[in-house]
Amino acid sequence: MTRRPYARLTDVARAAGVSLSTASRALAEPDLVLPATRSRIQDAVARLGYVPHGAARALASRRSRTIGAVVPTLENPIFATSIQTLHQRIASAGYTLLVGSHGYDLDAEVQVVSALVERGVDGVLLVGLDHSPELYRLLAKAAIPFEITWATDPSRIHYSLGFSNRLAAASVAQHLMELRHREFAMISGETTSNDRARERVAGVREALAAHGLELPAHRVLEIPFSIAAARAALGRLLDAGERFTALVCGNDVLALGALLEAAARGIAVPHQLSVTGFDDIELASEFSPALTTIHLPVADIGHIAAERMLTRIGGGEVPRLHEIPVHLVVRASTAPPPRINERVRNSTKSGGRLPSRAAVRTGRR
Amino acid sequence: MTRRPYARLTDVARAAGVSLSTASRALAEPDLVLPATRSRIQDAVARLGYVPHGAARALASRRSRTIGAVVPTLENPIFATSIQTLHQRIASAGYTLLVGSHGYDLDAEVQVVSALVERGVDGVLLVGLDHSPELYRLLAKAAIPFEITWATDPSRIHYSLGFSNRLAAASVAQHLMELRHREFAMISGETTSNDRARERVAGVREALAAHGLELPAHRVLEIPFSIAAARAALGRLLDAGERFTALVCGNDVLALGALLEAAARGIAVPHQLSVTGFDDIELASEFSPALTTIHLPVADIGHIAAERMLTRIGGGEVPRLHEIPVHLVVRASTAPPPRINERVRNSTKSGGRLPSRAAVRTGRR
DNA sequence: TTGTACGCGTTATCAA
DNA sequence: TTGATAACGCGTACAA
Repeated sequence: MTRRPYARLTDVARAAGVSLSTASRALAEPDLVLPATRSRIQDAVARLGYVPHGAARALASRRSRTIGAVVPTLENPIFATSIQTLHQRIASAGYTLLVGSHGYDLDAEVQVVSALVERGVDGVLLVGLDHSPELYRLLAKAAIPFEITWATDPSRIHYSLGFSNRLAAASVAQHLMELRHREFAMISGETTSNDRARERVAGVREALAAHGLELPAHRVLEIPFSIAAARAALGRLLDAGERFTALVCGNDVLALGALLEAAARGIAVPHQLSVTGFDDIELASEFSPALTTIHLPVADIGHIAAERMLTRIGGGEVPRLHEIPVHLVVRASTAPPPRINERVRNSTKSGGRLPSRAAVRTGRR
Repeated sequence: MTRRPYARLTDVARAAGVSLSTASRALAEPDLVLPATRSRIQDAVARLGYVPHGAARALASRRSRTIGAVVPTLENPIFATSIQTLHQRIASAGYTLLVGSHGYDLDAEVQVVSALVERGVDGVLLVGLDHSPELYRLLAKAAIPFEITWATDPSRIHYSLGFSNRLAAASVAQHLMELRHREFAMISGETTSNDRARERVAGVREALAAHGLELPAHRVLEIPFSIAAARAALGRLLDAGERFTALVCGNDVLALGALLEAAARGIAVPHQLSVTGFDDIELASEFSPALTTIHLPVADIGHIAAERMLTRIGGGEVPRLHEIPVHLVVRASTAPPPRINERVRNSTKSGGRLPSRAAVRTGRR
């Protein structure tokens, strides 16, 4: 007898004096085994410290009890949180989570998904609709159920769970217009290969257009999702002499950067400038001024995604499209625009000083 | 011939007119196969869209090319970021990342690790030294290499990669004492089953003690890692009439909460109160006032952890203990303490008002 | 350089 | 209710 470092099911069976199949059954379908035999087997399992061999199981059963989730980046707390709740839910169902991130690079994403497919994941969760055609082919060929999250696919070609980024963004613009803003600027994430960012910009544009307003291209800055980049972006807009009373940001991280830059330049939010975010991360409500933003039920998304995936893997049916309600949360960062002569037109070099409502310079061209 | 949805290596071999083993070899050790045969095989692979079957591979080779990482929570951006860099590094080496989180619950952690062991991960990354003995037993029995991160194990019983949380925290206290602070308070994460938090409190205590100062228990609040909890905690300290000029926070998230609460109460940081953090997340440097904190090379940690694990899996050797340099970053949230009559002693109910340096109330007992 | 044949640990089918 | 036995897809000594 070869000395093995671990016990396999055969060893358990022998120790319990039953056949391999009975041992297997006792673990998979305990009810089909007599209580007496079952407990002998369970004793043996405990005594030998038997741990099932996942690969062997996966090979024989053609199920890995593993789910893959691919996000653009974990640095956005919004993805990190949803991954977290996703993991909790599937773990309680005996599933394990394989994660990957691609940094908004669609080709990198194909590699990541390919690795997951190789591992035989039972399902894949993706973010958004923008993916390489190759990725879709890969998944289709492997016949692995997958789901789009953070966006909805109105065509219902794919299973999707999310909300309309366009409508949500439009409601932000709507809110600002109701406050009587007419001059807008926007700081967005890169829109190439990011349908969520693109839709948000489009949503704002559409809402404005419906009221005869426009959002010119030079007032929409596309930048990486970082506070530093957002600060710099607002700085560029101001330094360029752009005139706007409302700044719409693609997400809360960008909005936070804008708020910090505004504070550093002595621009009063919301009195001189209104700022909005998207996501409603924890800081949004705790920051001062508290951020007007779109609230997303992040934990719900992870949870529901898990639920849908588990039922599909189990052979159940779910509606192709699951729309999650999102809503605008009005807080302290938005207010009616200042009167003409109080507007922000260019940068104030005098960093820390708190400006009085009247102390605004004239813009250089 | 059964109609299969996918191609296996046998199919590739047949299509290329070679034996199964040759096909296998062509993929694993291309150099051992004649260029001509090799390319025939590669053609077949491409034509059939062959994707290796991970489970079968793992079963035969006894390696899953999968690494597990278990963190307390992904909500702390510091863990999310390191997981991200970890993933990048191991993915480029053909490995996949299995993640798990346990929410600071040691028993839950055992379950998570157990699931990873079942999946046959080739290595496991853990955070900190506090783990259930059962977890250590599990890993030892399965003979899976594992590594402690975010902390060092001076005893060198385990492989570890990190820094001394105690010394780092002590250096924060040292800095504050050099500024002539003598009255301290601390907001920490829960120290039960969290050695990092415990060590940080201990580090501050020791440093103070070395100068004859103390940090009484009632001035150390242990709370969940959230901004809201931190705000509430500072509120409680102030409302209780505690007198302190320096507030040491267990990490940056807590410190941010403290800064926000101080601002809301009209307490000037750093003039009336000095506040410090730990981690140096992006917001720490962008916030106003910028936060004095301990800088951790987060990306490096993920990267080095990956490197060490990969060499160990490959049979290589690495030093048991890898110490990462961390250092204090002094920013705008710390300054010498105010003169006696300017100290913060209790809460100011008049939220938004900015107090002049002299406008501080007398504490109620 | 290539091929044969067995083993990896489990599930699933079928018969007893 | 239990037990034989054939897959599952690939790696790898060993032989050719």
